[in-house]
Amino acid sequence: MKDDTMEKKILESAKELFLQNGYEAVSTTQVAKKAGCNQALVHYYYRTKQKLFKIIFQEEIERMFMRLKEIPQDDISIEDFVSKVIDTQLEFMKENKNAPLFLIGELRNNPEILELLPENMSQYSKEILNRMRAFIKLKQSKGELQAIDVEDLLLDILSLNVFPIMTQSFFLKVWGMQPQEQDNFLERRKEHIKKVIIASIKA
Amino acid sequence: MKDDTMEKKILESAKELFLQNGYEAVSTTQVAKKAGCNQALVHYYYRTKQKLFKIIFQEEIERMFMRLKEIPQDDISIEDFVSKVIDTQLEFMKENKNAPLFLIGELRNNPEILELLPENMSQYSKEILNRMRAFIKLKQSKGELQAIDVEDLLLDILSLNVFPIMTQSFFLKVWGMQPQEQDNFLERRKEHIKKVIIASIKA
DNA sequence: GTCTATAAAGCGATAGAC
DNA sequence: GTCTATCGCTTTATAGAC
Repeated sequence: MKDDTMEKKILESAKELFLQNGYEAVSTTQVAKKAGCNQALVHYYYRTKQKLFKIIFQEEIERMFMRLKEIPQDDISIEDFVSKVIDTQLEFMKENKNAPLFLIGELRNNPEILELLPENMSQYSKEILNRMRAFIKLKQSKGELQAIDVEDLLLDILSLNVFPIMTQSFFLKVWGMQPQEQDNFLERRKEHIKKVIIASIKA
Repeated sequence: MKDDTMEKKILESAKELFLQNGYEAVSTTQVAKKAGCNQALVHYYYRTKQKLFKIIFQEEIERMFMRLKEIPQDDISIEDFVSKVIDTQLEFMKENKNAPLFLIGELRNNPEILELLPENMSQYSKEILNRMRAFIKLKQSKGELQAIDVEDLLLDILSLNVFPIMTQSFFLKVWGMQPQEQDNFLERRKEHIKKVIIASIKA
């Protein structure tokens, strides 16, 4: 509801549908219906379904990387560092539960879309890695951390944070959890993940 | 090529296509073309696209759980236990790189398909958890392990194993890896993951 | 800017010939 | 068992009225 022009409403509707169901499963007619207008208007504003999708995909991937970039830089304890990184990531994931699967799913076997990633993507990634590297170097000089491959560390954190969100509904079903427990599930895991990561890097 | 009847060829072609691109993105015409027959034949053998998909989906999820069930039961060291579990899982994932994203992707916001899971799914899951629980109890009685939530442990292992496979092409692109390094990537990570898991559970 | 109407193509599924 | 032909429907995209 950030903007009530039809152009924006169409974009927002498309975003919701694409994120939930993926590109192929969504028709411009559905988008129009959800936005409350005619199907032709979708094409009037965005010409093709592809172009509409491209806008959303790039926006989402940029949003996600912006958040991942938020790595604390001060000289804080290892516990606080890990805690902040994980809190930041998980907060984003909770508010955007569909984003990871959407992005990963659309990238699958879609090499054309790999080429369509923002050019600054590698730059973003390097920034994230360098900030983590800086912190690790600092703590290593004090003998508080092991030798660590930053790529491995980042991938560990992302794996532990993102995978459970993508598979939540599945495991809740399989393990027969109640809606009540579901809300606590991610909260409980957050603290658990912090422990796992810290145990894996401390000297 | 396990069987060269047309019926099997159609199923194999459909499996490959569905696993790579998902249900919505695949047409019965594509399946027929890949199998080397006419589109009508696909419907002759499997009646509807849905039924064809259902067979493949259930087969894949069963195959995956069969593998996950392979938890060592002897009184071996913690290192060997973790190592075996992770080796088994990762070997399967390597040979079935598309399976996890396929299954997770089709389950997304498809509650009908959640209902379509094998009824013995919960049973499988309980078996896996119980075997892990038995091992943990044993080692705890010797004071070698901490108090551990089995669900957390299983989810940790799965996350660390599966997420990198689903996102491999993405990170290889972002981090600018060469094809040469790619093959080593998962091998290197396998040992890394074992260390992370062991560090997180040892007393 | 928003609509109706429609063109062109592709889809899933069936009927019927061989 | 495999094919051609075809139906009915949906899809993307455009043209043109208002």
